[in-house]
Amino acid sequence: MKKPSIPKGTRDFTPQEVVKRTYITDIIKRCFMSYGFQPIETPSFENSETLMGKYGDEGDRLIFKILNSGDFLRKVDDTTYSEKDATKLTSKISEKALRYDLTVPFARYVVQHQNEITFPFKRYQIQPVWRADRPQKGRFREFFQCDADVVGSDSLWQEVEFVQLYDAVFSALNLKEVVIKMNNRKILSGIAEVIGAEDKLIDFTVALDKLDKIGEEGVKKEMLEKGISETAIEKLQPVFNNDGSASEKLTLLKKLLDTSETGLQGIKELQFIIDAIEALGLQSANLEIDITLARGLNYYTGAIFEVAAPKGVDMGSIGGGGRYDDLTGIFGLKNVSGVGISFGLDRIYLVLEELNLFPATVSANTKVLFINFGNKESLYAMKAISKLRGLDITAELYPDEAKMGKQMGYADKRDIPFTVLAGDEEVKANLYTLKNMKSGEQEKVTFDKLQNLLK
RNA sequence: GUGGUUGUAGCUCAGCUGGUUAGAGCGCUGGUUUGUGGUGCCGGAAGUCGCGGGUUCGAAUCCCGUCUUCCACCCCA
Repeated sequence: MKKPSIPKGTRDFTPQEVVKRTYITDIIKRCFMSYGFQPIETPSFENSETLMGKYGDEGDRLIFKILNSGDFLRKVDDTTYSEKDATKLTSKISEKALRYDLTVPFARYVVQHQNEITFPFKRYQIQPVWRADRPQKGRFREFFQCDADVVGSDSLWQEVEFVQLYDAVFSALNLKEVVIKMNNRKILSGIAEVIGAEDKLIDFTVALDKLDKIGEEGVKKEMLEKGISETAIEKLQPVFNNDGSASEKLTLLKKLLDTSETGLQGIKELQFIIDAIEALGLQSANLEIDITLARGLNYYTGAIFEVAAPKGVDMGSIGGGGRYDDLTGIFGLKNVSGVGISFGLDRIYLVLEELNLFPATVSANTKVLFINFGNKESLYAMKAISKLRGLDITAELYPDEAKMGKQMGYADKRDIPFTVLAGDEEVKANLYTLKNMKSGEQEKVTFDKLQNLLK
């Protein structure tokens, strides 16, 4: 018999893992709700046309397609079939696809429910998404995103709130010194404009984004390869030396972008957010301007966020987000601005694990195990167990009349802190012998005393 | 999608240049004065060596393919 297995990039979660994951999502949910976000859920798969073309070519490749039901090949005409063109064939044999992120389905949701929604609409959503990527550290083919977005407001106060929200969540998780990096798409457009590379915006930003990875020379080389002129790259020089304070960076940018209206607008937006956060303060996160931050999907138009784990932890970004002026436009609803952020649950988990930041109390364990001495004694035990459960004390009876050693061993292995021994003697006296598994001490007590000791 | 890496009992791994019934630790299980676990002692079960081909008298060990793992690129949470 072949051992069963799961597809690559997917995982089973043990009880301990689920408990820890719940700890994270509970905190995120609590923060989301306290900021006024409301939960929605969307289907795990969508019509292909909803997803395809929304994430770029790379994205299309990474979307899991679902085969049509029935005798789907019969409907393919012979020409398409013999051409062996995957893209063409796919559209004929697959009409549904697994959710790739939560933002596009949300945009679809907003358009579809526009008449029931009161704008601005703040929603959060915590669900799995799927990508046909090649797995590696912190990268899975099935993973969870925790998104909070607001649509229908252009106000920069939303951006300010999202910075606060990031800070609130990571502070509550006791994950200190995360770095919230912020940039603005308009600044990037502005830079491309003033150096005369507007038509190469995407190549330009993708290359710039790699600065901390491949260095200044690497970036310049890549830009040259992508056809960005040498004179243009020369004009970029100030950008490469951009490690001052926020205000220094902004001053530098203002000089560089003084001929670009778009660029200046971006600076103004960034300035607003920085000023507001400076006045309001953050608990434990650091907010930084990162001009090289370009990641993010093609639809971002304003602010771009990315959260990096504290220094010394080797992990990709643990959160990201931004402003998109016209996301719902692709589904026919114009002029609705949206801005949102996402938390990468699986990566946050890995970071907390690495830094040992899960509280010891994170466990949903049984408090007390009653030893099984036989049916008569078990009935006596069950009566007490029911009463304890009514008092919110998790209690259980060992189901079989096994040897004591085995029953104690079971409590031990499951880290159950107390056992109750109630045999013939106790039943007669209407008492319970409570044993503390850690100290080994035990005493014979009444039910009242028992419940008090277990509280 | 490109390049590399990994795969041996439930888990972590050993197994030299191919040579008889493939090992260890932990775990599991049974026993160790049958109302007591976490430490000791004794015994036991458990692997068609990821899968499929090939080379060879003979392969866990060499070759090819495939899947999986991890890593880099790409991209991203």
